Amino acid sequence: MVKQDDIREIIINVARNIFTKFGFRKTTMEEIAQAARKGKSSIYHYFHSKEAIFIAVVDKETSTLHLALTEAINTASNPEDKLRAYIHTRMEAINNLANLYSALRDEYLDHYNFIEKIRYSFDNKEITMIKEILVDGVNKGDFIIDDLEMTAFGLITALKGLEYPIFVKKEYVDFEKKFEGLLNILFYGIVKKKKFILRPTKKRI
Amino acid sequence: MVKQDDIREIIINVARNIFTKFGFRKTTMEEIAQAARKGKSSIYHYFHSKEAIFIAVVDKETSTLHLALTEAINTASNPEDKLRAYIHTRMEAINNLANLYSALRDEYLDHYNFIEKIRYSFDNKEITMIKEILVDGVNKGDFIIDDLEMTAFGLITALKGLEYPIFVKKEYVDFEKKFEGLLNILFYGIVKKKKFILRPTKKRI
DNA sequence: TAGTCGACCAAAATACAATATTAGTCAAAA
DNA sequence: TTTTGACTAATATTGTATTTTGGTCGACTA
Repeated sequence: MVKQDDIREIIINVARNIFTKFGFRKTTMEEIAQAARKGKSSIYHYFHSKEAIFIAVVDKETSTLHLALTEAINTASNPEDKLRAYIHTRMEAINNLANLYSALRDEYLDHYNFIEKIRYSFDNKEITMIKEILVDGVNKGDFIIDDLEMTAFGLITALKGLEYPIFVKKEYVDFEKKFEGLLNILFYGIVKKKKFILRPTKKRI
Repeated sequence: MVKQDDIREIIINVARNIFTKFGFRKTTMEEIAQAARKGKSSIYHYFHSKEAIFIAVVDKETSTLHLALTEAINTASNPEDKLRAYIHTRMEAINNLANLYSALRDEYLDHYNFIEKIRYSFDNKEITMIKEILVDGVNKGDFIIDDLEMTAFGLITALKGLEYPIFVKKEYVDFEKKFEGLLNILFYGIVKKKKFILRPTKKRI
């Protein structure tokens, strides 16, 4: 059926707007129904709960982001540029999604553990994508990476850390600049290379 | 007077314990007073408010940390090891202070803006210390850093990002390993150096 | 004089009940 | 198949009585 999916789509879209405005808790099914020009009960014909709608909204949003990221990656020609593109696109998107995201942050206190799950699955997708880029870079001989898992984890962590100032302060102005600098560190490090000295390989404990 | 400072010290110590257990809001002056074996009014002879006590506690804690960090830095012989020592000590300390810190986190919602100020001043101290290490490294010719401000900022951000998993999950187990890996990235980057290709030098802004 | 404290107060937190919303169900209608 | 009004149990909100708590003050030491 086309109709069915259309209406689902409508509900998801109107719900998205209301969720971003008021957050999960303060958004009522009545509001969603009215915005979708439906009776409240009708909504339950398409989604079995408010949670389900919220998840659908986030799913759509993340898959859109996923698409944008994939395209950004594919457009770039080498692993280094891919990583640059990924990070830029990601931060751009996060900046736009700030409202919806803050809706998450504000209420993850109220043990909405399904929100935890959402974040978790998103994190996993992200770690997968980054790992792909890194592996690609290693295979092509562009990167040298000891522990892939750890590097990906570290990258995500740093990126997440950078989200915070975006939310709180309006510091996004010169963020482009900062990213550029951070990326250079990531790629080249800060230690001056000396002749005849190879990078030391450490034993792990 | 020695006595006066002694009692201040006692109050700070007992308060620290109670704050770490119950957080700022749930800790009462009565409790602090009892723990210090004083009448509630007496406490006000040494601190003019609950906030003042809390600040004193945090001040002591951070200056202890500052000391530990300084020692760690001084013990290390070269800038690279200094940075390693700094980060290890810092994360170790954060891990121990997790309770007191979470007392901050939990209640920074309730617009205790003085808590914001505490964090802010702590962040500033930290950025200063890190910059010192970096400058030292640059002067000694060990590091090459384009934008010092940005690098320090990026480092702090990444470290802060790493705090989160420490608080939430008990993932500290293999954190040592992860740090080691991240530090290697920081120092050496992930891009494989090619012969005859020098690192591009960027213009300072 | 420096330190201690009981009595006191205003403001804030808490407890509780009355009231109102809201998520979700269901049977009937379109 | 889709829509909806009527209904309900659970949750949220609101208003209010009660208690707790941060902080002050003046008197009392040592």
